[in-house]
Amino acid sequence: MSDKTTRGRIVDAADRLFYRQGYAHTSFTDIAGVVQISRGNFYHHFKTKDEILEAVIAFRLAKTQAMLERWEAEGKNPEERIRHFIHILIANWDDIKLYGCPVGTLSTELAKLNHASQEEAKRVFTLFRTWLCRQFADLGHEAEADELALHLLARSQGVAMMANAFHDRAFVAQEVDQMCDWVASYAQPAGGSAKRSGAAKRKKAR
Amino acid sequence: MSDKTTRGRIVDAADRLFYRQGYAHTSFTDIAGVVQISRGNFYHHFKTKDEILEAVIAFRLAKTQAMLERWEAEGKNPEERIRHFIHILIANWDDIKLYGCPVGTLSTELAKLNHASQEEAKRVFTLFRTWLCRQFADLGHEAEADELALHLLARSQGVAMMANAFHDRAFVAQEVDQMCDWVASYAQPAGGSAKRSGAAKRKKAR
DNA sequence: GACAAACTCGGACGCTTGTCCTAATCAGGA
DNA sequence: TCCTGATTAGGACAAGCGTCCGAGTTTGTC
Repeated sequence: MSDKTTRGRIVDAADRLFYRQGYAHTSFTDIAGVVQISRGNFYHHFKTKDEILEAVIAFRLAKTQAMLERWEAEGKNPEERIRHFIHILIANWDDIKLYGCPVGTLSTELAKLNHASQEEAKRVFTLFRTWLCRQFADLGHEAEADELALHLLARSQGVAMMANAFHDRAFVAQEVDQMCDWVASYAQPAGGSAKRSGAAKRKKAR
Repeated sequence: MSDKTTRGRIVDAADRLFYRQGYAHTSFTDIAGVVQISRGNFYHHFKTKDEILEAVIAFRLAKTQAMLERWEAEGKNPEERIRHFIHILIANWDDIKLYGCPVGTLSTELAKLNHASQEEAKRVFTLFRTWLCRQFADLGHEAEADELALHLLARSQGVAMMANAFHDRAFVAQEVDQMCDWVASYAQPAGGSAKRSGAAKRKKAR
């Protein structure tokens, strides 16, 4: 929940509805119904539907940022922090099964609408990417940190997609385990030279 | 292209538009504009918009089926066939960058709309899944063939998602290479017993 | 050339959409 | 108590939507 003001409640409801029904398919009437205000009242808080979307994206960015900072504080080491990320797939299983990943689905929808805010929406991805990147760097893999971050982001997105399509919880659990093992293989002292060939590394990366 | 009849041209245009703009955001007027027919003419070929969607999904199922059969015929062995699958990411790079994966994006959109045809749309995924499953079985990994198929499907979906979000062609190429190597590791005689423990196998699967 | 069927057109329909206006209500300070 | 600005309700508005109709045109068959 963002806050108790009317504006906050609108953003809150829009956030949920955009996630569950998609942006294009969510109307002012839908949001008004949830917030329990008249449709005309919107104009006082937001001039256009696009403005609501902007507010929702800003809200999500803030929420995500806060979550990442929480993980940063709670996790004892980078590996544990990354595991926090991977486990969203299980923590949010119920929603993901029904509506997919909120970040990915909004991003693709806005790309198709060629919407002005699409770049802003993708910044949520970037938030995760740079955070993961720093974790991998802290693990001592600075050179390839961004590559690893993107790899993990892609895998979790793919798993979320399959979860939404096939509703197979066992598969998600298994993939989560695999990803955690994969991270662990980068967390160990790794008993090798700091610099390995890209090809050799890539092999390990799987 | 499905065929030269008006109905065929409607399905063809709708297929492309649904992919590029999304189903909800594509109107009869949009399709009519592309096909160059009057809006009223639709009613003779399709009673409702949902019927067009059904036809588009049937069209995609047929196209996919045909493509899989082509791969089956062209590929000399299962490994090469699976590589065909992986390389869609490169072959369709231009479209994926802009609109994402056609299978995944339609599937998630219909899930959010809670549309009657959502299960039918997901059958395209199932087509790939069972085809990949058979390839892995042919490689001698029957017991875990479906698990491997789903894993590869997830990874390619994730990469498509990242391609759409970040437009990073080098990343896609690298992930494609990784996936091909991963498949190769299952194609080799594997110099071991036919039956390995699930845990050990899973380790290798990454 | 006549006839029926298939096809196409232009527009009407009822509805929902995002947007916007006006008037009523509320809250708080002077 | 009065005044002011913030907030709200209710509805008007044009545009776009999916749907559907009636009247033409084309096509193929005999």
